[in-house]
Amino acid sequence: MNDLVEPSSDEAPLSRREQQKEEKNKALIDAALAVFSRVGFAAAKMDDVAREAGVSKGTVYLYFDSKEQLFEEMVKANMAPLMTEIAENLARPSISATERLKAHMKFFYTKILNTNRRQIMRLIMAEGPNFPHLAEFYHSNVLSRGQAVIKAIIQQGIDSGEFRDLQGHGLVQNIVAGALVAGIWKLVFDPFQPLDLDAYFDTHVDLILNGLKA
Amino acid sequence: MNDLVEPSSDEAPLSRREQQKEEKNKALIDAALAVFSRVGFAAAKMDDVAREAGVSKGTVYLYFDSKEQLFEEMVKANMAPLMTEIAENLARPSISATERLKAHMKFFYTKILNTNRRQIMRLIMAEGPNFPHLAEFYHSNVLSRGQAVIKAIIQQGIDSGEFRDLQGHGLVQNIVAGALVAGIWKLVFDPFQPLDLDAYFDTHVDLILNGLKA
DNA sequence: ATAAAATAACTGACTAGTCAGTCATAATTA
DNA sequence: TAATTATGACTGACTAGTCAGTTATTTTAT
Repeated sequence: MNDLVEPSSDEAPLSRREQQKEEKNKALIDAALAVFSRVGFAAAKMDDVAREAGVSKGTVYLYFDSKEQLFEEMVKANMAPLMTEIAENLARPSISATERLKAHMKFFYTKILNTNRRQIMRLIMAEGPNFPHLAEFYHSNVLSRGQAVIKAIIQQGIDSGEFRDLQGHGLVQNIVAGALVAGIWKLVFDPFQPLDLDAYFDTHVDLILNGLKA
Repeated sequence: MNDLVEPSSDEAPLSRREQQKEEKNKALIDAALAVFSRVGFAAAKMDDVAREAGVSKGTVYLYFDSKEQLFEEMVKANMAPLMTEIAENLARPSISATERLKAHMKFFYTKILNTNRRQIMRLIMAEGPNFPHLAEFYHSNVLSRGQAVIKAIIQQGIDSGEFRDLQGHGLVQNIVAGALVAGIWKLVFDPFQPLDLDAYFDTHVDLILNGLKA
């Protein structure tokens, strides 16, 4: 369940076989992201994942037990690197809360919305109810941590007098909401009404900081 | 494409047959919403839709040409009643922009988020990329209209001096974002971290109105 | 070194099952 | 009775997952 940390890869010499294995694992994860993003979980074909990874179908099953497992591992693999970065944002040198919030939101935009990780965000929304495991994983490993950072920043802002103390239920979700919507918009409605992420980001920050201002 | 208006149902006498037909049509649409919401488009079985509507599988095909068509009609049927209401919100007696914005947001929460229409919202996000038709339909019939209302309200607020004039790109999306996120949260993460929609609404309104305040 | 033996990784044809859509037959309504 | 509407068994295309056999790599023996 919580196998996010590699089993301490203490300088294994990494034989040719092991190296190839790791490469293939990565290729499969990447292919899975591409295929699942394209058509969703149910419509995705293992054959397509295999082909896209340059491997036969049987091989996929040497690396993953089932389609479900592949899906879950794909999400986890793509989220893991993010989580350490979030942790770093929590323990931050003391700049103003305003600047910290800006920086954290920038992080969100550049590390998720502007990468194909936003596809994962969408997949979680789409498939979450059918994968309670995964929704819970995502909630406790990504959302909870992100919330903790923002809560800490807000508290700092209240203490320093930068922000007013609105103890609202779901304040954090409201603060981040604009970013989520931008990600979804890009994926679904951009062809009909394009969204400029940079300009959108500015609006988002402006609106939220003003909303929080003391 | 734009068959949103019934072919002017000007007091048809409505024979027994026609009546039953209409009932079955509605039953099928309702069943479709339930089944598609539960498992998504690809995994939904026409057999299940039929059973849930109290009808045999063959009958479904007397009413709809294909699974795709059923899906699209289901979305349209559920959205149509909303659209007239949105139109009414556009031409509103002149209360303050602040109150109007509050009212419109309340409308959003009570007419979408708190009903199973939020399932449709989620389905659009999940399946939109695979149904460009539908995404476009939704965009031009629901989103565009909703945007128009909010834009009008903001303009009124700027004119009256209630709101500052932040001409941000994507301002409307940012304003509504909190509501969308609430809907998704309820559907995906509520089991792990429940959200009280009423309290959340207050936070949302508070944050946004403050963000807009002159 | 080199070859032979052992092992690990890979392949793709195959199975068992699923499901959208059809159609011959039955029931209902006019 | 004739016309319309409904049924559900059936078909055929499709796919997750398997496994007997093949190929590549590593180890051991000479």
